[in-house]
Amino acid sequence: MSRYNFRETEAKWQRIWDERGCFAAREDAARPKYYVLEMFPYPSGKLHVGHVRNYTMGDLVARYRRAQGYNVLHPMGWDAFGLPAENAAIAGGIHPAVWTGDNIATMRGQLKRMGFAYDWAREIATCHPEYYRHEQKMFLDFLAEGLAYRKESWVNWDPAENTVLANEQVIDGRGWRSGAIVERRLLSQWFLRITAFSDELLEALQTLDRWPERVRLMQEKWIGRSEGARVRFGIADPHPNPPPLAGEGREGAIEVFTTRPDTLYGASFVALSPHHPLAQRLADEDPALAEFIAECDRLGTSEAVIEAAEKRGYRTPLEAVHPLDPTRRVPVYVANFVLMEYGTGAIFGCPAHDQRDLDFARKYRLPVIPVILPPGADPANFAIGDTAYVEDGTAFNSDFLDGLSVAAAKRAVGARLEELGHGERTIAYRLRDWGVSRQRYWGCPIPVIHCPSCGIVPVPESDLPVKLPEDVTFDLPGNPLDRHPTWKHVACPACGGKATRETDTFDTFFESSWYFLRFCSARAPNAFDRAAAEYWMPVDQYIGGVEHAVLHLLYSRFFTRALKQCGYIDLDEPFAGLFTQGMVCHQTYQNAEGEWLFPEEVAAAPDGSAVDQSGRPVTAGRLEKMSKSKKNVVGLEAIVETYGADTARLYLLSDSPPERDLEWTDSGIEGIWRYVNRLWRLVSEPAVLLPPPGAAIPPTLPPALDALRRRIHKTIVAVTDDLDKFRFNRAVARIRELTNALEDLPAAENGAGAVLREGLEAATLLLGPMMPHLAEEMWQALGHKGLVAEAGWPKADPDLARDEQVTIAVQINGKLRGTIDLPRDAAAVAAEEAALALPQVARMLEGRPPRKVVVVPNRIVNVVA
RNA sequence: GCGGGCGUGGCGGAACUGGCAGACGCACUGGAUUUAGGUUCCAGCGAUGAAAAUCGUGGGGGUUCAAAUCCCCCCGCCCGCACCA
Repeated sequence: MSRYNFRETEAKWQRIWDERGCFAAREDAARPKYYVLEMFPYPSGKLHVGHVRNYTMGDLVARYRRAQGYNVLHPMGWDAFGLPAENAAIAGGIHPAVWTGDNIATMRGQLKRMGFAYDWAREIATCHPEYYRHEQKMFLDFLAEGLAYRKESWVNWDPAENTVLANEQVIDGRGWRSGAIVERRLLSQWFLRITAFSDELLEALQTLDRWPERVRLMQEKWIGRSEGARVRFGIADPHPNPPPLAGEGREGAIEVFTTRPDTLYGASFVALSPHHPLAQRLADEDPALAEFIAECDRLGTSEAVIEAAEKRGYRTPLEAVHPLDPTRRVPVYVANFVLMEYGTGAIFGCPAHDQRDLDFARKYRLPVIPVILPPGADPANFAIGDTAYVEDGTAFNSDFLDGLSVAAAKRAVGARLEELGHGERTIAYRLRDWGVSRQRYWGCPIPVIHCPSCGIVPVPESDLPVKLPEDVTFDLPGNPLDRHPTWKHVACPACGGKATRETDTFDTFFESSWYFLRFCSARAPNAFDRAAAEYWMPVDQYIGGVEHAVLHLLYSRFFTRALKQCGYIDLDEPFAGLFTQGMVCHQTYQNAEGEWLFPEEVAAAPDGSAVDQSGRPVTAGRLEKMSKSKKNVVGLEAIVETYGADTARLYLLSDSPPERDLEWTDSGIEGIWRYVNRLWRLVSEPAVLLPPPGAAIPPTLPPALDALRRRIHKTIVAVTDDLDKFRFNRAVARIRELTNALEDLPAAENGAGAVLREGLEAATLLLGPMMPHLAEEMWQALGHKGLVAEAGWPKADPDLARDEQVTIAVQINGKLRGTIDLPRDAAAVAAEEAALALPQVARMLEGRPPRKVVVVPNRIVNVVA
């Protein structure tokens, strides 16, 4: 019995596709375009099975759309700047460029071995000056447009990576990559003004109807729009020597942000963030306050800490004047729960209608003044206990607001504040500008020069790219660019005097924020050819992990808008369709000492339990995402060597819905390998002689063959629908049903060969996007001269895709009692008659007429006895 | 705490818009072929039951001729955000 020889065939077809240039993309206005993109990898060393799952889905979409006649762009490249390269240099003495280049070579070889249909002529690596020079130009354009700026600010400092992190890169108070507790530092940094697009980025989420709901929700929450008001409380200072107050927005006022201006008459204190400038200034003269602030800093911001931390405050000598009633004064606190980064860094506390304020007020014995009355409550008796009242209601105890609804009171207070000049309605966002400076070597140099007399001077465009120097050392901590003997010393482009280069490099999310545009014309002398980009963009189907739901996907949306503003392209949204695939998981194993074991170190004992190589018992742990630390990794080489690329690809598509996590099992892939061989036998040793390709199918067929033909055409319809909807596992199941039916071919019947050929050809073409090498080999074995890659998608005959005869379930009182076969769309009366004629039905009715009969055409007859 | 998702055989999962629950596969069981293992082929495979039948989609209620699917309550798991004023 012949076995499918993937070793020979996979290499052969890869060579043929390559020689024919099957997957080279060219702009062609006459054809509908389709841009398929998988999130490009960081060249960390080797591909893992998770990468391969991602690219297998992308390749399926690319080949499927190509077969349907779309002009497909499907490129691949390398997100090549990043810390692991630099860490490798520090640890192993290998230059980041060499390390990265080696990894790219390895991973490119692995991708080619998988037979993915990429246009390799468009391959890019972001660490090449031919790539990053363009983002240096973009940065200069952003600078000119005011979309990039420099400011001193408190930043997130990752002590393990010795660099700054963006807010998006801090997870639970730790660096997203290093896991180190993030510290606060005051540094001068470059920022991109993503907040200029807060509203646009939020609004446009609604247009992204081919994005997963949860990604849109995550971005919505991240942008965090809140409508409210800024309110200024005057400062009444009983202190004999008032500290200077210059620079606080308005002279002598504390500005707060609130979403509940309707509760302003319930104010019983004002609280400042420990990092508020006024708090800092007060601390200069008050050692106890300085100590309080230092304590708040020590506590950190991690989830667990916040959960446990109680609300604490420090009462300053200041009093704030109520903006609507100058006779009212409230104390000013510095409080640990007020964030400097949100709103204005100061709040007013209304304990009756905010739980945090209530906790705080109870602790410090501050008044609790209810000002919103729940519907139906008695104003004389209404009091707040341990729970703040945060629902809707009617204003009371509130002067001119009394009797108004919450919404109306908000409007009325806003108007009054604006009249008095004590505040205005406004919108606050959680989103903050994107800090892009990183104190690292292996990134794109920021193209500016610091001149002692001219200040910040952009590098002239003619001097781009600012290339990374290659002769750097990694033996000392800190940024190698900063201590390079000559690189940073330059003449000021403005005055010609001595000046220094910016030694920070860009956050590596900078590169991935526009690479999808570069792919449209990967060798263009400018960033991208506008006509090519406007032909290919937006990306029709983007595929990647959900871990970038906020980071990369939000930055790219911002970048596209910023480039539009700078005149690069007329485009708002880069990714029209997004699919987030699940992870690949694998069983974990631990020995008695709790050490993790590689899967190949675990064997089965005679009794079936898991043991290690010396026979000691091993605990099989839970399924986890494959990771080096848990050792539950599966090497791609071994799989491809044993089963071939196609088998691995089909397994990754078939076992779980693509959005869900997939468990890697050896028995699962063995099952696919058996299936591959069954398919190959089906075409290489057909049960009957096949007519030549293109031969006509007899117009009338025996019933068994007619049914088989109908199944073929129904399969084409169902698989097409499943692929459109990303239900790859179901599509595989349908094709397997078809091949099962073809194996049961009634070979003796007249016309069996013609129907078998039709079925095998359909199965081959349907499998083409999933197992492209095997499909080509099958196509050839079926006598075709051309390629599946160029053959087009099979078309179903709509008449054959519908059954002429349908099986209808017959229920009595909702319970299945039998089935009847009827012509499709038979009259309800006929169905009812046939159902009542069933002996089971007659027996259950015992001669009485049914009370009611429900007939759903082509589906069910329910007899109600 | 807030937001979202999920819960179906031993396992991964099917079930269009409320209409035959368990497709397809993995594992397993029995048999055939084979020197043996593997492969291949045939049969079985939700539970109880000899059978007829009954029960069965996390639990409890409800709507309906009919519920995995819709509604209410509860339980569990996963993901995201989190002192956001």
